[in-house]
Amino acid sequence: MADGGESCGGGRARLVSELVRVQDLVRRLELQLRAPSDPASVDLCRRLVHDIIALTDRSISTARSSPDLLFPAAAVSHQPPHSGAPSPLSDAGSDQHHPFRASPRKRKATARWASQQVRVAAAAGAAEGPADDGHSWRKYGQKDILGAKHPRAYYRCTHRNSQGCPATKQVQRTDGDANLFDVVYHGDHTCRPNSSSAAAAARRAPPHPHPQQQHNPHAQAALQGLAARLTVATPAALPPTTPESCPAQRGAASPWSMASPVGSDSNGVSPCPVAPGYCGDNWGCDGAGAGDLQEVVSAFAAVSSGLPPALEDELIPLECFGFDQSFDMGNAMPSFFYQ
DNA sequence: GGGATTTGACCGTG
DNA sequence: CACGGTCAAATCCC
Repeated sequence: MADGGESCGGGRARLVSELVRVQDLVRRLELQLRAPSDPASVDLCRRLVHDIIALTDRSISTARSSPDLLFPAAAVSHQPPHSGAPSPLSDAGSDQHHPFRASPRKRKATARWASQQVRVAAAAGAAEGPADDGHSWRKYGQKDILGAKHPRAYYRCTHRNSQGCPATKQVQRTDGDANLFDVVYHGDHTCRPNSSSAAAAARRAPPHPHPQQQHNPHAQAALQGLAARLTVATPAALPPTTPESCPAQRGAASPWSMASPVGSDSNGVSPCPVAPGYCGDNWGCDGAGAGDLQEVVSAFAAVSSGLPPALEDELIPLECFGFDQSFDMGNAMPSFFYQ
């Protein structure tokens, strides 16, 4: 990592600064939720915001009071999404505001598909990509991209043939940080959850009793995705978090189920596509709103990636907030990242 | 044997 | 014509 040699003190200062920034962003997010159209989702988001703020408060206090909190090597990717580091995906995102349309066979990106770009961290050493996103993907191609150090991998939903699911995604390791991946989702999942992949996902994340997961799949997926960001961006030596370590959610899926290195079949990364046109409602994907949201998540990812286990534990409780790992992420979370 | 991955070729767009 | 997205045969893996 480029900044791996950062001193402890500098790292801590940065951590604090990042957390403060994240908190500020979250508060802005809260402000954005004040023009709701869906009370249920807004409820959830407010709750999330409240918890995140409390969490960051605690983290900041912890960081300030524990000088030896950070190890130098813990400073991972400090790569804000808009830091100027050119991403080969950036151009793909440039026309992502265009309305979805069924594309001809090729050139989805230029065919103005609705898409969502997400920057996802993977566990260190993960060769293929970031963590599973609960969907089952099948790789159908890989290309060397001009100006990019790493090839871009193309995935489509495993159920494309059986169910005609049009969802696809592109995964590309960022140039700057080998642990960060740019993921672009295209299309929406139309496959049914009772498929083999859903079964696999269920194995990773058993069903939850939490009733609010029924309220608004979009909001829940969004929150889930945020939780994923919080846990994904960790180095390989993840603490073996178990449901027992999460008092509010014993017996539930560990968040690490989404953070595990992807060495398996599931090349998944994070979330999945959102129905086009979802942008522009109370999630505020347009204008500064989307940028803020993405900043929130990216900043959290950057921060959490630099946390020692002690603080990672501080972050884990997002899972304890009651968000279900098993709900369909394929419908909402990317609305946070809709570009 | 079936499903997933790899990889070179093909094709559309700019 | 270059580039990027997809196809499809070959290969791998369980």
